[in-house]
Amino acid sequence: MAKGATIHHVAKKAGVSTATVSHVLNNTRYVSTETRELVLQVVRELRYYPSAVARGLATQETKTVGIIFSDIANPFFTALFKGIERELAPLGYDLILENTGEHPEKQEHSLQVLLSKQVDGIILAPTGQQSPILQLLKENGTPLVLVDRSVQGMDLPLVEVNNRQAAFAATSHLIGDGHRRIGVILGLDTTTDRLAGYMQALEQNGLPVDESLFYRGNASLETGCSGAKALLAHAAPPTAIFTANNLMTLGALHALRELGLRCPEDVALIGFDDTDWASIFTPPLTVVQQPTGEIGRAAASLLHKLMSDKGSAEISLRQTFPAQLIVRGSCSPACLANYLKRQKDDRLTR
Amino acid sequence: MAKGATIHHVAKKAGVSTATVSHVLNNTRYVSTETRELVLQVVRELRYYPSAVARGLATQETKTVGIIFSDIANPFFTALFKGIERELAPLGYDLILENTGEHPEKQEHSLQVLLSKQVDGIILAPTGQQSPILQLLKENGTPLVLVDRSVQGMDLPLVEVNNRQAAFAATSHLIGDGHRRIGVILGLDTTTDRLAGYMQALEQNGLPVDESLFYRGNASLETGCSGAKALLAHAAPPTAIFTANNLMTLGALHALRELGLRCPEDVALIGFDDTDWASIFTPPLTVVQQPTGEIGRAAASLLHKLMSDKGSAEISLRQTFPAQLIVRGSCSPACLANYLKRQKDDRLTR
DNA sequence: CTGAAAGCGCTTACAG
DNA sequence: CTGAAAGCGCTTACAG
Repeated sequence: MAKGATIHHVAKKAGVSTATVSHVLNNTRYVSTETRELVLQVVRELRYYPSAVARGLATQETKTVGIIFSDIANPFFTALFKGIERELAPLGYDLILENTGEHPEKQEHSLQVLLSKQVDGIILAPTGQQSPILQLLKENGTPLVLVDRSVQGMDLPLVEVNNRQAAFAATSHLIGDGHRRIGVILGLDTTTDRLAGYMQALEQNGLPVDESLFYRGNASLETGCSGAKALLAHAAPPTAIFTANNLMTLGALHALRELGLRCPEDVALIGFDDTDWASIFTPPLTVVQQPTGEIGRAAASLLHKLMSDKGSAEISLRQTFPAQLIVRGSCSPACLANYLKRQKDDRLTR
Repeated sequence: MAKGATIHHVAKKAGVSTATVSHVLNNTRYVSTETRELVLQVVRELRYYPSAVARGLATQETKTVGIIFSDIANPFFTALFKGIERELAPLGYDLILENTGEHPEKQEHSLQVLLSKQVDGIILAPTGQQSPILQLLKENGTPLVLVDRSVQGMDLPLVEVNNRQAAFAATSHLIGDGHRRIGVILGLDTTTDRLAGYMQALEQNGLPVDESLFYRGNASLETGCSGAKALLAHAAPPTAIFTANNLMTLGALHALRELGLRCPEDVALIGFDDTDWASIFTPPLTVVQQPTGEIGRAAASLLHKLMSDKGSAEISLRQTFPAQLIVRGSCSPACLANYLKRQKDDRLTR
């Protein structure tokens, strides 16, 4: 660093003041055509690129927004990132991405980094609960919007899918296919509403809630795998499983493969989130799909309003998008027929 | 911005100079235990977090490295990111990620952003050729390492997989299975060596090179899809296809599905890069696998050496990692048997 | 053991 | 139409 030309170098070489250089570069006050051209010429000759850090210190604006995700390898988050980028890049914002790996302490560190780097705003997919820095950020009015997940006990702007409706749709679909014992594999966050939707579907259909059919872990392939194994080792195993995120769906698929079980013949599967490969998988995966790109754009757009300090009165601080059920092949009624047959066989052999 | 406490506030409240505050925070000169504790106490009370931008301006070091990828949705790059992060995070570096979408102009913009943000170093997976800012970065000695791809006409530190060997292994495997007409779907970058490996395998086995079996596009699902379709519409279609990156493999798979073709019965497929779902796909995908995490770590480690300004003599500026062939089910010799049978059928019906 | 002050590279009222 | 100078929030020789 420090090797490049500074504004002083160009001012000196052009025979003008640094104020003038600054003004032509930022188009911030009138400068005669000739001096303007001259300055621009020198800028080119010297290959001068203004220091964003000096500018940031002077203006107290960095034109960058920080993004904190729990898992950058999750396609859901990369799609979210693209949505955010699509909205903010044209507005001249740079994005700095922090990856927490679902560790609350790492998230706390990331928030601190963004705070000290003086980002203009933050988009956070939180993991864990309230925290000192989050509290500080809120108090000092740093524009911040939550995405995908909420933080218990903190009222912050939030944009997310309608988790309850999505889980309700998925579970209802399974019930419609005749399933009565439905396993759920859940992550840490986002859990409450998804579980509520699941239960609502059961209740609405007069089915009992059996908590031994719940498996909780974190949103990962490993959890999906061990969760499916655990559920299928149940004395009265579920005939269908609802996996509450795409990584867990993949994990459950790995488990089925290991166990030598077929889907949907032996067990039906319905996933949360779509992926590029879901439609050509064997079987094609039935999923409940989030409008991920839209969610990202909405979060970015909301953040932008907050950063622009528009009268907060008209801004809706909580946005919910509907999910869509995409029926493919992973949970045909076949599995139930199979299950009933199995039960009959069991009875006969006894 | 500007709402938080500054170093002056804590200095004043603690009754010391800003120098002292700075020194206790950075552990950079001796401070008596009592003043130290007092300062720390005030820091906590005021919830003071130093401004990284002011610090950056003063020290000419930002403790952040910039990363430029062409496609953040590509699992290869997210794995690379994780490798980099794993190496650099413990060293106290923050990462800022730029996404170019394979657009050279966007890359140029990203480089400029990183330059003006005064990052301490850059890791770049380049798309496109030489550029003014890249040239400037090189001249002014900004630590920069290329990853995955090289830049024509510029000698820059680079860590990548052994593309030629990888493509050679993939193609040889196909030839070993009896294939004689092998299609290749190629991206824009990385192409030369992969094609060279492909050709080397053909030549070494005395097979002719047929350029009508090459399909070029960019590294995307769409290219893989249209490429497979085009190749299979060939008058004398290939019996096997080598897709030069994971997104293109997925695209080719989509094409097969659309065309109602089976793999490997109708056409064999071998891909570049492994994915989480490849092993449980139907058929399980045979691929040539890069040690992606290692590549990321190596690039990060090399960059760190460059940033630490260690005697450049001992640093090896070009590192190559071997790829590994993982044989699964997508290119069994079955396809050739099938192909021969088809030819026979054709002959009979004529 | 600690402080006063210059300096990092910009922006921006204040003057003229 | 343009310049001199203060200030953004830190760090760090220089003194004592």
